[in-house]
Amino acid sequence: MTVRVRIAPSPTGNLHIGTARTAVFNWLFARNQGGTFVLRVEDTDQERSRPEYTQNILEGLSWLGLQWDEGPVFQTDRFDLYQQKIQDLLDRGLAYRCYCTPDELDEMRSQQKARGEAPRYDNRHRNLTPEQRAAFEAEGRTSVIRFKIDDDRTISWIDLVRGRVTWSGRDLGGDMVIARAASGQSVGQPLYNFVVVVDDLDMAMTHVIRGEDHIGNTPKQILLYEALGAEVPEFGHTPLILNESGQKLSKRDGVTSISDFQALGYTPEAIGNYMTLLGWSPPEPMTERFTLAEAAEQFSFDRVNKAGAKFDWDKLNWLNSQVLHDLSPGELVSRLGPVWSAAGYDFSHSPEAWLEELAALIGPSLTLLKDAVELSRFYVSESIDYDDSARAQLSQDGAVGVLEGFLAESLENLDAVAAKGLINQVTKAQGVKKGLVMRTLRAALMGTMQGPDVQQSWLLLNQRGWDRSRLDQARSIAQGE
RNA sequence: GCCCCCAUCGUCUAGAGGCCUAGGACACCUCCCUUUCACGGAGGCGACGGGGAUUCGAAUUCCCCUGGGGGUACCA
Repeated sequence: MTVRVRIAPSPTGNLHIGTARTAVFNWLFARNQGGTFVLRVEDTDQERSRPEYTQNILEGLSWLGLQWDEGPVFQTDRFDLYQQKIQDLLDRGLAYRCYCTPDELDEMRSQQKARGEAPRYDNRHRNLTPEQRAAFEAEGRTSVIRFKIDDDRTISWIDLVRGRVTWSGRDLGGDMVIARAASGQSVGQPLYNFVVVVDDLDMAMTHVIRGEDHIGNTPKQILLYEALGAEVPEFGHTPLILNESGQKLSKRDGVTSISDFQALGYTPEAIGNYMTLLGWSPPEPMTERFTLAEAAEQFSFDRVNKAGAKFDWDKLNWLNSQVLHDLSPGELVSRLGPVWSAAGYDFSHSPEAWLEELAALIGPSLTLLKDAVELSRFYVSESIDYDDSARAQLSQDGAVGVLEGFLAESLENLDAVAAKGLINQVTKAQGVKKGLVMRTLRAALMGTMQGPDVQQSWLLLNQRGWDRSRLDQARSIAQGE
């Protein structure tokens, strides 16, 4: 049987890292098995669902490289099917109308709590007579549809990551609501646990891979599969991504959506790699750094961890830096383009070869793409500002002489050898220590005492013809003008 | 409260009875490279929650405790 899995995000927010990680596991499994990965948008909550979130989710999955093979399928397009299935359950006596008001349910639950019992629906409307129903309707009450759950049932399945999991029917909270309230004989909006089953069935899902927070939904859904006369798919509940204090990562934890990570300068390669590592470990000869395609070749649920994993920025940052360091200069230039533009840097007239030299120079210093903003600022325009550390250096004894030594030379078409030669020449002619020359050169050319390699920077600036004016500018400062 | 799940360095993890004086990665520390900062290289620090049981032998199996997490909706 061909594997069919899905990612079923709800468009009530931007693509969350937890959802993305679930997508990763489904995608990896599908690719490993030569299966089909389906995207279904769970937008039955019309109050909270928004089209812009759907857009964000689709873009995020694409950005991560999690291409789906079918979909997106929208649940709001499928209400007829749900409606029909609910009617079927009603007709067969497996579901019924419950006329309880929210207030009555609240009252019931608080009494149960007061008695130290687990809050649950007491199935009070399970066996209403036609007269009782008519009376409630005459009162103008609306009704939800409840699916009968047998307290004495034991539900059990072999979880792909946890092994056998067993649940007792009585711990499921009583007969479950599968459709929201509606008046008369109409059926209200169908609810999550029901539509998931109808869809997974209709879309022929063979495996349901989702976060551990769904584990309690599984027994209810298994009962629904049985009621709908269907074979139950396999289930796998993956560990959760935890925040610093060990709780499920939520929107309140700050940066949690894929678009946030993208905006911060993370690469899809690093995010994909990291999400996979949070809960799965590659088999032996494989290292911790891999592409999703490489992980897919080796993926199996045996190696999915059971315990939740805390999100660690340090590790993500390291992975991102590794991805960036491995990019070719040309590739780095194309990724840096948008970052430079956003910073207002105009490199449109810069030759590609020069840009690649720049990328090669700053590449090893990058952790995030946006780090390039600070590191590139020395090469954007002819003149620069000089900070206190540079000014202090330029006021050192001998600095003026060093600068004049360089300015006396032609500085035409410098290459690495020529630059080195000039440094040695000036050092000797001025009778100063080489350290003074190097530091003064850095101060003059970069305007600060910390940053990219000064000799290579010099060559880059020389190609633009900007080195002389900076040396000149520095000399003015050194002379106290 | 009740139900379910989980438990190895600070963090992510390897480990499926002897290969474990517990391995790797990140972080941290030291040194090297480098007349800046990074990168890179070499070292170092650092963990099996507790108690029973099984066994010649347990991080690995079983039980209890403790701890943590998830769930408990007319959200998904």
